Amino acid sequence: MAKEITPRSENYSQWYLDIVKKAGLADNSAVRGCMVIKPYGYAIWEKMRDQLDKMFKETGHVNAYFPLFIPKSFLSKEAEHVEGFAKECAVVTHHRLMNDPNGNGVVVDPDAKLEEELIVRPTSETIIWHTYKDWIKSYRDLPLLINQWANVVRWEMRTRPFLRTAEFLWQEGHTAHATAEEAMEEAALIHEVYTRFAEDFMAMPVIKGAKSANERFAGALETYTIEALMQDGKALQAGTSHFLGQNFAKAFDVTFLNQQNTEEYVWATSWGVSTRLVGGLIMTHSDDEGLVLPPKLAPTQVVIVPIPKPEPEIMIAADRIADDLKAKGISVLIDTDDKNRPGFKFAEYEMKGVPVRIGLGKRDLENNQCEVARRDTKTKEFYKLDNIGAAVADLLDDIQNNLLQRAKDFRSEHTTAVDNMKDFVDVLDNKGGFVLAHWDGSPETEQKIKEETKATIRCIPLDAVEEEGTCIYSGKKSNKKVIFARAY
RNA sequence: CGGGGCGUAGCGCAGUCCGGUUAGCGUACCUGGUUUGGGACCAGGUGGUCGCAGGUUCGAAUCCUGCCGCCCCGACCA
Repeated sequence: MAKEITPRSENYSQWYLDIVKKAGLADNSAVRGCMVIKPYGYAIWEKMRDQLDKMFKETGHVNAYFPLFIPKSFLSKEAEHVEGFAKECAVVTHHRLMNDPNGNGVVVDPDAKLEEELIVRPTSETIIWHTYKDWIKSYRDLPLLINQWANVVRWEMRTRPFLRTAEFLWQEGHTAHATAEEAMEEAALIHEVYTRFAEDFMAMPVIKGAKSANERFAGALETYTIEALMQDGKALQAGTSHFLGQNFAKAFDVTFLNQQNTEEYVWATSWGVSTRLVGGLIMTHSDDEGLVLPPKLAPTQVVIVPIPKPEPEIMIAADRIADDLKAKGISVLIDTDDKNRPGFKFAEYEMKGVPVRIGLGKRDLENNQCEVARRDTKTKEFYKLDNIGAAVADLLDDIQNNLLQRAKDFRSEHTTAVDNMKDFVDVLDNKGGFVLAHWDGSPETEQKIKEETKATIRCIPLDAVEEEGTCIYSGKKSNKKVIFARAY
């Protein structure tokens, strides 16, 4: 065994780090808290990005790009917003280096101090709304539906590859609308796009809900979230869509003339998902043998391994199979390496999460067949070479569906309703997962529960059933259960 | 910012307590050969300023002082 992965049962956190490293997704970098996303990891992000980008465009959005740097004064214009981000900002103070007079390489040139310091964006609301002020004059300029793909920096104390890094890649949508209703619809629309993406492409079931006041985005009136459940029973906030009301319009004085020629502040939304999704993908499907990828996001969907090695006769047959698969829109890699033996390659491709592996040897050719192994169940079957393209296409669909179903089953098994604090703590400590409980709606109660149990309200589900009940902490009246969990 | 751990070959480590040949092992890599349907084997080889800077000593990976970095756990957060 050349490359061992720590079993999940032994140390889940180490297992996650092993997968990231050994599947070749990312490396630690020379910069604390920042990672190098390696080609294979980046390929997964590209698949996500391309699909999301397509979905944004289909819903009428266009891409643009705003600066990395934000003047410090911008950040302080929206009080809650600055409070939310001030503690984790990187600040640019100088614009030039010079040779150290003492001969120790380069040092910051003290004469090159910036008049106004620049903040490396932790998110772009402020600079975008500063810009929107110039772009929006009339109701005819609305709605303004813009997205940007960018990197942002949040100086986190504790980081983990993909799940939380000091610098990360994401998309941030920033829209402006004439009415509150329209902005709320936009926030809901994106919420729905994120849900569809998570379930249909990542095969990661999510709960759609609203954040409590404590967990809301800094500066938002309402934050919608999709919450996923990881295999270790912890929740992952996978995407958020915010209704910002007129907060940023007022902070940056963005107004428009409506059809009655009266001036109004515009209504705003913002929304984003990040490279954190890659972490969620890993922790939703992967196992002790390595990464497991849903076919729709796998950089390589099928790998063909010649057995025992790439000999001409086998390679010709492999090419023919690859052509059949490609004709069905399937991405295929033919392994042409003649150094390693098949067993080694099998383990490697399993580590990398390739959904389907086709083994092809002389014995198979004689029988007009190939050996097809699926990564999700680790089962193997012989397929006839006739019509292999269609058969594998069906198999990939089956794998995609199976992964979603498996994740849904896991979530159902790890979603527990409780009526009192004792059961609440018991479930958190011994079972994990989502815990449904009545809550009195007050930030104070939520805070107390968090302090005592480390569980937070992940969301107030949009489809929560109305029912009479009493808050598990305060005993006060409540009309629906909300979802608690310990979270990443 | 607290608590723990670690820095020796690309990777994983031993050696450090108790200073002493040419710094070692596994793996990876290169050569040659034998193998080949689930992580092959044999033989030969390449590769190191022992994290950095001082100090002690005839002699430092090893002892002393200072510094730097990284990882894990926690508080904070997407």
